[in-house]
Amino acid sequence: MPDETSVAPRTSPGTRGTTPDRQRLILQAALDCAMDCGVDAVSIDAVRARCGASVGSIYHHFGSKEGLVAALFFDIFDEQSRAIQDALDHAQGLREGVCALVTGYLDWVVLAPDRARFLFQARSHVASGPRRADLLAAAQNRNRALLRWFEPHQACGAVRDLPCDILPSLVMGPVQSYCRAWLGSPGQLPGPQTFREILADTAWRAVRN
Amino acid sequence: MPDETSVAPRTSPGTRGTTPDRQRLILQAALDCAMDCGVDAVSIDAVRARCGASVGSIYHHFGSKEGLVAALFFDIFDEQSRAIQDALDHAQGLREGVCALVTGYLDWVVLAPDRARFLFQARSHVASGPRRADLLAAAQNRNRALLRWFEPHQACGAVRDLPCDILPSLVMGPVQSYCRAWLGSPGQLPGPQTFREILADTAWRAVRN
Amino acid sequence: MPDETSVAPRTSPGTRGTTPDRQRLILQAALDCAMDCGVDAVSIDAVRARCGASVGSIYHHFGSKEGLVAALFFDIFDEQSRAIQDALDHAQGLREGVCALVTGYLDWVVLAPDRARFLFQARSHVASGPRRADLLAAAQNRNRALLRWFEPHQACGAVRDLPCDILPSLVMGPVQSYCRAWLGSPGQLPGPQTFREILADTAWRAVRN
Amino acid sequence: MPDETSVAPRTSPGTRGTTPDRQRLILQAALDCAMDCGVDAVSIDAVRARCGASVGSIYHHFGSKEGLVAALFFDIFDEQSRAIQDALDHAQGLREGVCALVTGYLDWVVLAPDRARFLFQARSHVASGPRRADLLAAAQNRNRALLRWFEPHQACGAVRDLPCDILPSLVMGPVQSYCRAWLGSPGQLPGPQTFREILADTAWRAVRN
DNA sequence: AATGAATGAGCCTTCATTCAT
DNA sequence: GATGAATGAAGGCTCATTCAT
Repeated sequence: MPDETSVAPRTSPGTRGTTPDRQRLILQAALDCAMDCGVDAVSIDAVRARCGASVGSIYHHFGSKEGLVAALFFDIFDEQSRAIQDALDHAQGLREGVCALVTGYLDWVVLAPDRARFLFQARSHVASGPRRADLLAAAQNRNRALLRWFEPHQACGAVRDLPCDILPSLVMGPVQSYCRAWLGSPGQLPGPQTFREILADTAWRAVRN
Repeated sequence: MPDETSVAPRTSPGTRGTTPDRQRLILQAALDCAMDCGVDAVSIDAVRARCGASVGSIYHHFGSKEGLVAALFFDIFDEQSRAIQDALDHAQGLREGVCALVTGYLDWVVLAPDRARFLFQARSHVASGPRRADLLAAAQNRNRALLRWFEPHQACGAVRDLPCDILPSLVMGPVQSYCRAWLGSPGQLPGPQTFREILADTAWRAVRN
Repeated sequence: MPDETSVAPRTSPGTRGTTPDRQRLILQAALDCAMDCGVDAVSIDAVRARCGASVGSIYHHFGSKEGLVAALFFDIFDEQSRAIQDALDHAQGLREGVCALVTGYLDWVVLAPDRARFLFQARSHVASGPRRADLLAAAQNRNRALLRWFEPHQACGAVRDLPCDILPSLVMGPVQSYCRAWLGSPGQLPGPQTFREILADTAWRAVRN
Repeated sequence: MPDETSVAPRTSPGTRGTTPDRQRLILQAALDCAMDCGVDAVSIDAVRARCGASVGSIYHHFGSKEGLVAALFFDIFDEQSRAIQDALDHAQGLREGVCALVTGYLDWVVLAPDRARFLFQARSHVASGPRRADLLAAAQNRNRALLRWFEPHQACGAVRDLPCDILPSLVMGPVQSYCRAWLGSPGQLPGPQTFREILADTAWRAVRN
């Protein structure tokens, strides 16, 4: 049923000097679908209805539905990774760095709750698809960056010497757990910022010596 | 479904040692489906094929596919809650109790990884369905039990006086995070028992004064 | 899903000196179903849910779904026939008799619009079922009564000598047509009583000489 | 369905003499199904089997089974309206016009009994579906045309000054009643042409002054 | 690059009916 | 008379995907 709910003009004219390209339009439409009713609501047809692209166009750009979801996932995943890395880069000293990992994550979730929710929801879909390897690699990259940052501090005995498999969960577990709960039951819990200090402090307690 | 407004099957199946009845047979078949390829593989037809029940029989007992998934979810959720509560009940003293929360959870996950995986996978499905309220209530019940246990220790200053919304994430976040990762990429990570002490100790660090 | 919406007590106690029997309860429930969403909504399960009877009980009394619908249909059809016959019996003279046919029908429809609507809706179902012969017989009976009443008046030349196949449509066509329209779009048309005289007069015009 | 809010298929199928397109093929197949065993026999699968279209194709063009039935209904309803209007347009004078309304209807029914039967059967389905408003509008349109035609004759006192709500039933009630009966019990009643004059005359009697 | 009609497997659900208790 | 678990055919609908234009 083409076009029935088409809302956006084919090429949002005049929003900037350049028209946003089809790919971004499609990705945004896919995210909007997921926002409404979960990842399972991201169907080719729903995306098409939202952004006015044709079925063929979506396939031209993303190859498959799985490809579309994965593209959106990695897009957001990378954005999140950059946000955390930025926070870490601007932190000075050990404790501040640990806190930056937590608050960098937390701030990004608060800034882009919809994208954060999608990341939680879509992960298992990507993990069980053909880009599973990419996901493992991306996750490992992020973990490695975290571990690399910790390394010197562990070496000098400033933080516990923890196995690298468990360290990420110890540092990020609480903030992820709370953010997931917050995103999952809107209006039921205070925003993560409320517990910014507590969460950061808890990460520090987890690793300090 | 004998009583559509009741939360649990009318005749708590399998509580006694008798021949497993249809309801339990169906629930087990549903779990088996989910074990193979994730919750999305729980289709009425797949369940039917596995346990020999008819389509109509499944609907008679569970009302809908959603109802079946939810029934299985709450069945397992309650089992998990009992496992944690059991561990907590047998613990003596403050620190041991904190550790019991973590290890009770961890041990149950290791004991029933399939059921644990289902809990992670199915939660969002239940949360976005008609039994969302039941889920929120069940989660709150569990949290309240945890908070009630902490209360006297907070009162006497033995543990930090933390807001009740964040406490569960601080205590359980790391172990949940790791278990989720372990269940999600089989063979990639060491079993949770490997980090039993670290995880328990981290929970203790999170709350101690 | 037994009983979920059971509203009526098993045996409406104390409504009269005697409890209405199961059969009537079931028939009423079937009519209620049809009222809500049309004859197609009369399913064994919907009836069961409404009146608290068991599936088996319904089958015990009516043999099949078709049997239930037919039983209700003939019940109402006979009631309607009696209403018209009563009106005719109390009329005196030719013109008054013709009017009584119309107004007897009309008054009954206004008195029992739900039952009238069911008659319109269910007729084709009964007509294509195993009781088709009964329906033809009942309809013919009613027509024969009408024709028998007209006979002497036709013989003496007071009314047109019309073929018996067409006479019923000439007399009852307009009032049936309007009642059908009125029942079909509630609130859109004035009640049939508004046109009592016009409709009666038109029937008279149709047959008078 | 190319445009879900449009009432008619976007490309008025079959208006030209070209190869019948899919939409018309599907509509014809649906009508064929209904001819065999009534509207309830119009199942997606039966239609598919008849015309060789795929399930998806039917949904692409009509959105739902309800949409298919409604599309066919309005197609036929419009055809019938045109037939009556044509007869009316070719009539000269008052009495001839009144007769044309009746015989125009009657002739069309005799010409296309299957389509006429479908109209009777499907009306309540359309009336209780999402296109109820369209049906009311279409019916009102037809009535308005009839009333507009009568207006000058009423104004000059040549016909009774009847309320517009009842006029259509007075004029068309008998012929509709008989045609319905004839279509409903094939072989039991003489064809409507047998009563062409009687029915036309009766309509005239109903409205003349 | 884009379009949209066509495909058909697969899913959820409803339903009349049977039968052992 | 009554009960309700069980059956399985049948139906409506969604969806990812292909392909000719």
